[in-house]
Amino acid sequence: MKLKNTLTRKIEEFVPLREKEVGIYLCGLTVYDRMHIGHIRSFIPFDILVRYFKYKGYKVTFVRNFTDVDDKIINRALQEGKTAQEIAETYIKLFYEDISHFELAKPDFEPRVTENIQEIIELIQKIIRNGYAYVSDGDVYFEVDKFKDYGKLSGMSKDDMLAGARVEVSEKKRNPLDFALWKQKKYDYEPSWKSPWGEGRPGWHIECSAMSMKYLGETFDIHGGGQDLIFPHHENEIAQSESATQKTFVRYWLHAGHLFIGGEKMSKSLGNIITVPQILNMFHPEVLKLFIIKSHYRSNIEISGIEDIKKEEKTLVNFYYNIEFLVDKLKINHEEINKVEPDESAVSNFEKALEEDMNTPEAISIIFSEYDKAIREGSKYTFLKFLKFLNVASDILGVFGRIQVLGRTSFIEDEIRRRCEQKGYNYEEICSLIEKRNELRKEKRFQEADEIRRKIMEIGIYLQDTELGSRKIPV
RNA sequence: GGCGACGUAGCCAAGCGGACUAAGGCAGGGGACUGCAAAUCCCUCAUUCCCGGGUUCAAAUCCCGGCGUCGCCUCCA
Repeated sequence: MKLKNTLTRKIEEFVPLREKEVGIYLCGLTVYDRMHIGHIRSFIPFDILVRYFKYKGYKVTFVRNFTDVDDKIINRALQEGKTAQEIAETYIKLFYEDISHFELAKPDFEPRVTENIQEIIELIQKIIRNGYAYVSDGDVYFEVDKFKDYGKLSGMSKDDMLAGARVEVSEKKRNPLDFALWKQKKYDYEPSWKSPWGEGRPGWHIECSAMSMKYLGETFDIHGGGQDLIFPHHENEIAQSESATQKTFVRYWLHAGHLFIGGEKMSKSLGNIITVPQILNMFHPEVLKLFIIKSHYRSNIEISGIEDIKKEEKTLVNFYYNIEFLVDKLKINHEEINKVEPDESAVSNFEKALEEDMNTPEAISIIFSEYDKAIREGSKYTFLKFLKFLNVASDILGVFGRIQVLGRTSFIEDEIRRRCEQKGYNYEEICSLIEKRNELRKEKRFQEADEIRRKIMEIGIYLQDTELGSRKIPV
């Protein structure tokens, strides 16, 4: 497996610390608001990475945190007249609800800041003891000038950072670039804990150092997140962790590109977000997944309009429709699929694509080439081999696997039902209407039959008459 | 100002010096099938990879110089 390491700026062969084992830490969310599809975008590549390692027989330890203590949570709580804890709980709950639709690999650990205060305090003490941090009026700051490698991840020198001149200046700090490890409590409404430096709470960044090392060790394999976390978040994590342990913190840093909308980065501060419930109202979650996966994980994805995403729905509909048609036509069942082996070259090409720094667009094109071959040839054996391959590929990518005969729910069926529901029809009602149309067609009363098709079309279902009868296509 | 990314068909998007007369998806065109039909099948759809130089037997791929988009340097996935 080759991966682009942000630290070295190179695509490197991944060699795990311990053979056939891999530790992965993914920066989760600060829970002060509902998640949007940009978050999903950055989670998906890591989901595929985890699945792929498992598929390859690795023992994977996957950690994804919740940052549940933070200024933004406190501010939100203040606005809504609630406690910070209530805000965090609310959004953690909504997070689980939102993310469940996307069927991402479940982390082995989901630590929260509030449950790791002791670990954080101990880590800060260690950093102070090693001479990299200082106490200043109840706050603790990391002293950037003491850590000679500061800037190695983002590729910036301290002078460069200062040139930006947008750092928070404070007389409590020795250098404007110094950042807080611990913040003294100032107001009653702030959540706080006792510490050797007085009542207070952890600064941003330190929690990820403490929690990742707790579950994965002082040095671990992979740490990931969105590109925007490179600086300052991940840069600071490195500084803190390495000055505490004097060891390499993370061996491979992976960063996912962002989602753009109308030429601007999707972000809460710009207010141009599409939330998960909004997108689910329009599309099946798999549509968004495909939209995301068809671009490389490091590239930014521009959404110029909702039609961009709609195109992927069309792709999925065509794909699934044709497969299900052949499944029915060839009368294929689950047992038969399990009797064949997947096409060897298809699997090896597919793996090769993913091993090249997770080239999912390439992997998808391989699925389509195989699909073309299988559909076109129409022989049962070739098609069975394709389905078996699809079973493997879709387990890793998390798309193209919603086929009943593979033991999953059917995408087409889901979409038909969803369209009925949205327009206030019940599924059975539509089915009997289709029956009626078939009768009319037998009697060659085509005008009336076409009228029914037109009516059903208004729900977003097109009726395609085939040798196997009328089939429903979501449009 | 500093650091970095990118510029491939109408749109999205692979390509990591030689099987590129450039994958794959969506859209488009022609034909077949069909009572009709946006599904399916067959054919077609970039002589060319932002521009200009250079290196090489060989470049979309490497180097230099332009031009153009964008991100990070402040909270952010």
